[in-house]
Amino acid sequence: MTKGTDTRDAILDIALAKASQVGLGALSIGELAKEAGMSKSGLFAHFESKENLQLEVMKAAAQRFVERIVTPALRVPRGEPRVRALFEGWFRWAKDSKLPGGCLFIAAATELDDQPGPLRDYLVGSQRDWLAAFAQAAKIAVDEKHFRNDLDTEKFARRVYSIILAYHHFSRLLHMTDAEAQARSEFDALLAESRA
Amino acid sequence: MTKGTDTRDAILDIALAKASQVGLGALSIGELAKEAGMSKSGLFAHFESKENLQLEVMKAAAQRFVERIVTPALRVPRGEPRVRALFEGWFRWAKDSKLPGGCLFIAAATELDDQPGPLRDYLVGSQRDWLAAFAQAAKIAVDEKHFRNDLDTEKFARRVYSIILAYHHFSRLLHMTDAEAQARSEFDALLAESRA
DNA sequence: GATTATTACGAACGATCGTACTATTTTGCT
DNA sequence: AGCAAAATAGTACGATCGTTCGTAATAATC
Repeated sequence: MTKGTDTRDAILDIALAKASQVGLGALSIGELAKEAGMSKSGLFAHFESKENLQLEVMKAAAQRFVERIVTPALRVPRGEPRVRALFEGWFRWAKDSKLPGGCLFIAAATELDDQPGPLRDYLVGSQRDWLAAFAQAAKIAVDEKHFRNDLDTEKFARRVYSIILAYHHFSRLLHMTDAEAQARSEFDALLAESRA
Repeated sequence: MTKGTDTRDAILDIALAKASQVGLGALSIGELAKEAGMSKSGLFAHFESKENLQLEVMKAAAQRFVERIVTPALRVPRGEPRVRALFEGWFRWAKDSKLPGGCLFIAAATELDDQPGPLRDYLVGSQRDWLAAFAQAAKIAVDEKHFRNDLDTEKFARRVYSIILAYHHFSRLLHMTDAEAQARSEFDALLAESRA
């Protein structure tokens, strides 16, 4: 009972790292088995299909995201501090995380945006949830009089997302060393113009 | 002499469309051959390897981008009008283009950012060139007194890129219908704060 | 410690992958 | 029309793909 989920989690760890680098579609069961030090069929038995494996990888990523970013931020005071904590966590996620290939969701976004199916559906759902959660945090900041009363909180969330996307692009692809400072200054500017 | 390049171009057309949807790595020679209505070996003979085929696909995309966006914009008056034309062209490229899967470069960015090699090298080079070209157009707008004297033109180019990235994400993945209007208003705001 | 689930392995499947050859067809040129 | 060259097809290769199945090993339960 316990051994099963242990190795399953270990497999997902490896798969998560791999998927962040080469993409969900390029995951190979044989290769994963080799890296996990087990047989192909033994690994396969934990997931009924490759598509399901990919789905579980995404679910594992989402779970970690919530554990490491969302939940801790809920212990931070409501309003701007929490918004800041969410951004910092998000940024850290895209920067270090344990994923050598950066944010899996960003990678999966361009990979899946034209491929209908449960994978895409799950990604879209989790993205919508996350955007809504961030917008909600901004809305709380409005209620707390930290942010302007007429702030469009959903637009705010999208703009923060756009900062993260740009950071990811310029940092990971172009290796721009000032990408992080750039992103932070963009976020600070956005905060400044959002304040009451 | 002429037949060869014709079919080669036709192959690249198909490959370009496919790659924009499923990614460069998921291109398959056999499947391409089927879609092109020719034999696998016949298609393969036009490229010495799969990696070279992928490279040629990216080169073809870059060539089209220059033909359809950069060159036409050079016939537009220097300064802000040209910057605007570049943005409009870029936006149109990411929106319609003939690529059913959206901008190939954005898709390739997340796919290749962790995979060293000639493919990544070419992508990085072309991205740097394009960013520099856009920044240069902004610099001209400064010289023409359209834009503020102290405008950081490279930062300007990065911010425009970030608008495009966000549009691509929200439009293609989340199917947000107001993504286009959002992007345009962001760009207008950026223009407004850049003016002299 | 014996019994029973659970988990992992090994082998094999049909399919497809990229690539290498040789042969055949088609093209461009004189 | 005939000839050389270029382009395409055909076949086969080793490898790897995802998946299935029967069996061996290991873990949990009594």
